[in-house]
Amino acid sequence: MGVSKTEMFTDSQNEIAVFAKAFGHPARVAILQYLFKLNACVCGDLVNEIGLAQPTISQHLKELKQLGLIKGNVEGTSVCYCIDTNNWTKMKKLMSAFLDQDITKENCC
Amino acid sequence: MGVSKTEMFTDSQNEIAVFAKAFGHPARVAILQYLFKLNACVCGDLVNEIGLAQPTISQHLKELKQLGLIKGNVEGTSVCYCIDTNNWTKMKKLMSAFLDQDITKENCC
DNA sequence: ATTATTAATCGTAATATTGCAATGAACAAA
DNA sequence: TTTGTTCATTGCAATATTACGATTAATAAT
Repeated sequence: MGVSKTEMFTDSQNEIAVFAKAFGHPARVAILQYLFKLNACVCGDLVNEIGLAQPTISQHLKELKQLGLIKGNVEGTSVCYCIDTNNWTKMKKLMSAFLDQDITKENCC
Repeated sequence: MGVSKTEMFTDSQNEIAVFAKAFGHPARVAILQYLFKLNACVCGDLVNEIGLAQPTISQHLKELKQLGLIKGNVEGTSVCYCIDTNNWTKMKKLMSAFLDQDITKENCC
């Protein structure tokens, strides 16, 4: 019905899915890569950089912020965003544990 | 409009998003973890293991198969699935490059 | 105070995703 | 051949996501 049945999965599985979903749109990937590239707050030029309409970018930023992956501070008339390094590290550990599962033998298929 | 504007992003960004989307549902996370845990083909018991209806599981498997993350072989009356280790490794490199971007200084926010 | 600038929010349309009942296809067992 | 088993596909309903125009909120500049 369009609703994920989260109650039948572990917290860890749901958490992985939530973070993965955040990366499941190229605009959010691009935003995060840009924030990393600048290695500083980005104030204002995200709309020009990414190429989607301002409300759309704002919506993507909101999602990333709600997940804790980025932080935003009001700076006069503009808002500055940057990576939340602590939370990024936590997220990375979770995702790495999932991605790095060992493949210890040849599979049969 | 519900459509991602993929044409305005790089191939790499789109590819990351596509893989991430695959992990963006706890059922697919659970399926993959189970395949890793077994470390072999799983033939048949996925529906019991995950707890969703058979057509739903089948659909999730199809998505993972289309992405190349798992392989499936018909084995008599049942179908056996396992991780496609080569493609998993490729995917992991792509995702790791994204997740491991360096945070070289304190951010300002 | 008025105007300009910037970003968030609201409202809405279009499309995608999730889930499952019903059905179909393939094969094994009898 | 008939029956049972297993998985894929179809069709559909419910919900989520994506995108953006219009508007609002907040502040800066004049």
